[in-house]
Amino acid sequence: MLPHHFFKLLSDETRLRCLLLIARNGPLRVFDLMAALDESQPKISRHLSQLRHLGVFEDTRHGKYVFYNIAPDIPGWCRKLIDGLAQSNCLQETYRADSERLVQLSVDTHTDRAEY
Amino acid sequence: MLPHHFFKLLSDETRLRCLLLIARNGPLRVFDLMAALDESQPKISRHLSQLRHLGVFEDTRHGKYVFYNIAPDIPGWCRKLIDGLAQSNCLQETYRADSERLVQLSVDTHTDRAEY
DNA sequence: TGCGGATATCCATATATGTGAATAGGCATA
DNA sequence: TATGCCTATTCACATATATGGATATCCGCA
Repeated sequence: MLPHHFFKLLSDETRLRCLLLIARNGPLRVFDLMAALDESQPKISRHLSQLRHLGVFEDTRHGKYVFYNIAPDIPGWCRKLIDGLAQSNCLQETYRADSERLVQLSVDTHTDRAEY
Repeated sequence: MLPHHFFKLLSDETRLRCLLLIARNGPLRVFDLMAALDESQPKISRHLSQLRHLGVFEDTRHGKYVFYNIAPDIPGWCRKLIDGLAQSNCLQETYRADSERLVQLSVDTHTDRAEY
């Protein structure tokens, strides 16, 4: 994976928000990300697809849900960069709202992603 | 500066190569970057302009030359990311060639950028 | 003041990218 | 097997971006 290809992935706010949420919360469903970002299903799915095709994400199906997670075999510089982002305070306002909607989803649906 | 705007700057290989060269070698002229990347003058100038407009670079004129450098007031997460890139080994092959052409320029012109 | 080198910008164009709406595919459950 | 939820993909379109070539601007120097 070439650095500028990786950065192009991060250059879209939707993809960056997905990456940050997953980097901080672990594997998430398309379902979760739709609620957290408050965006349409095709939009989320397409962006996740791009992250998967370049090898940043891996997807795993559990029943009717598909979980996305950071691929375990990404290059070291790539991992470091993601970890650095996850620990930084950039995207603060936007991310807090995303995170709140993610928590609210668990409350509303009375479910826990860990069940799967 | 929003993170995804910064990443969009890094998503172009030309801009990334310029950033890496300057992060590792200090301020460089458009003149130097043209030689190092072996690219046309308008192309280099336009990309530097983008980096400057978003506040990643600052430019200083010394006589007929314009030096570009990393702006001193970029956010902390931004600085960390650039430093991390500069120290990483990604872009290895491409960068080595750029770096060699940069050195060769000093030899050919019998000049040292530090003179300015 | 005129010239030449260094840099910035404009123009036109080809290509890439993001998006909504619609549709298709996959999986559990009845 | 039929239904419904979850996810992926296709289509059409508007917008953004990168690029080469030409041109304009800025500066030092003769």
